[in-house]
Amino acid sequence: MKQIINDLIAQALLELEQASQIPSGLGYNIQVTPSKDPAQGDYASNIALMLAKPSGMPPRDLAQSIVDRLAAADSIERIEIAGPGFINFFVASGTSQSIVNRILEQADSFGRSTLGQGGRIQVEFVSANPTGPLHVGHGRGAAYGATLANLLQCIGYEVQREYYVNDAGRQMHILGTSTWLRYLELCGETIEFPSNGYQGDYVWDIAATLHRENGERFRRPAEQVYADVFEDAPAGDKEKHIDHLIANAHGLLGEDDYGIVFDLALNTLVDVIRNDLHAFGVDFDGWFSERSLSDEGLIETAITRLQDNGHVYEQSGALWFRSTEFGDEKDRVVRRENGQTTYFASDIAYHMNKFDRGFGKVINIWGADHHGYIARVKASLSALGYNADDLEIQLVQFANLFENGEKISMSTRSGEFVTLRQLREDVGQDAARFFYVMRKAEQHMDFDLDLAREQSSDNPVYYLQYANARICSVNRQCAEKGLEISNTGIDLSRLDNAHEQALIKHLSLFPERVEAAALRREPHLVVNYLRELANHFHSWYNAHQFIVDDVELRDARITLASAVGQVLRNGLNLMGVSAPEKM
RNA sequence: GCGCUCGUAGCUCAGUUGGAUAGAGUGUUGGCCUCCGAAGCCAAAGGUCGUGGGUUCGACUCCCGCCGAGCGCGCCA
Repeated sequence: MKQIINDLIAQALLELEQASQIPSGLGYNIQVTPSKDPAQGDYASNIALMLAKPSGMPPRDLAQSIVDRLAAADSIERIEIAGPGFINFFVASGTSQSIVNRILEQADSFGRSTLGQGGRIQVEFVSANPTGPLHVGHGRGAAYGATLANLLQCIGYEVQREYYVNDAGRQMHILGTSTWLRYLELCGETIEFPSNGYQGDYVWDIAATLHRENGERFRRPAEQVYADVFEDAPAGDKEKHIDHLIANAHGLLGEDDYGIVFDLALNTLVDVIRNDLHAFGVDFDGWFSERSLSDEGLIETAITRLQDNGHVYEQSGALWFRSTEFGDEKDRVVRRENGQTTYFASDIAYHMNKFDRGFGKVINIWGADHHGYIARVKASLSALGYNADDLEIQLVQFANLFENGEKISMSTRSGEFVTLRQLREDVGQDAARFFYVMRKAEQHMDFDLDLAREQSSDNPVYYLQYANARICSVNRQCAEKGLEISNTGIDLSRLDNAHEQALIKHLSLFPERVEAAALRREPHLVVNYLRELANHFHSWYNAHQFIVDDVELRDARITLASAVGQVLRNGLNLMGVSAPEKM
């Protein structure tokens, strides 16, 4: 419909140009938008306002000239000029109703499109360090990423969902050593647990597994463990303290045994994370190991490529990437003075690898605290000869958690956090998924845990599910009464009251809203759409009876209700939210 | 200090990329079940869109200054 109006206007403008009533070559962009107020028709265009100045005509006069040239169309009943010069289009009743049949024919695939043309696109999200279970702070990225991936798939992209596992680096060694220290405690050694170690209970669990499977094989006397170790905070330095403990763990266990402890901790936590995400309805196609980058020499390859392109220099013993040349605020070290490559070097290799895998577009979903990192990663891609615009970073702001009216801070290190699993058990899967995506990702969000728990029956998600349940209930009652709703020959023109017209119009907007949500990377647009749809439905439901004696009217109304249910389910499905038939 | 993301109703947030009278939910106040599910509907009240300028037919939207919030500025990951 929008396209039809668009074409009509384009044709009219062309004629005006040819008749020299407006100058040619204005380079306009015709906008046709659905109207909010039924008094302003079904669709409106502001074209006359936009062209008023360049064509030197008063907007209303120009609008009249355009309207005079508009070709007649069966689907358009009436055209009006209103306000400062808007052109309002009233769609003929009967034409819009056909959308109802289309929805029922296409069923689950209504809303899908081929816009993406099978282009390969990667969405990398969550990617939390495997140093502990996921907490509620990770939930937003998980829900956002999963929904965005669904949306992109829905409009025709081939999507790969990836989790980057940070299984290298100091944080993981702190975890491995923390596990070993807990294990020593289980063996009966007296350990003063480091203030900078991972203190969560899950570390005990891993230590217990280590003990069960290996007995006292890794036991070493506490004196040796603490030999020559710098004093812990507050009197000493907690960073030096833990680094020395890690070094001693290496020395006392030897590389092979240390590796066993380390890998057990790593693998256990990756499993925990994978299971938690799966239970949250979030599944990945790939789990990419950071360690594999160095194992396969990709980091060296990346650095060499940067060197060959002349973007690397040496200074005070370290190797630097000249990222300032590509807009970064300062140059960055890729290889330290001690010969070790940096985390950033791994990231360069990782992103090089992403594009070498053939993705046309790569989307990274990062927590807002990583924003300072964007410039350097993009710089590295440019330096390697890729188009940095093919990498898109979507930042997700943190959700501030409130409990008992107080903000709670979360720290994986201290073991103080609410896990994603706990949240799901508290408020339910549907409410949790819905809550996370109902707000724009860049918006700072306050998450009131008490409210989520106690008022879960007030959660907006139930508003949508309730609409669907009502529709299912009506269908059940028809079946009980032995009323058959025929599938063919239904006279949809009986759907002529204001509620029905508004509802039908709204149904027709679903595909374009899904498209907009995917292209703008804003899943919350789908939430808003569904809320509006449910609102239209509930209003209609309250104002009119569906199961009436007039068979034609009954058939028409129940058919419309079925279409609404279908769209609700399609939308909820994109967000990983269920649509129960009863609740 | 510099940078990123923000600031809209008492509270939590939308606002279709510059359009018509700034909208929902929640909370407050009224009304609606002898009728398909009241987890619903209808109505009222609630606003200097942080603030001061600028751009134009038109600004919550774009530009600049200021105020305020969160986050980031390592040879950590």
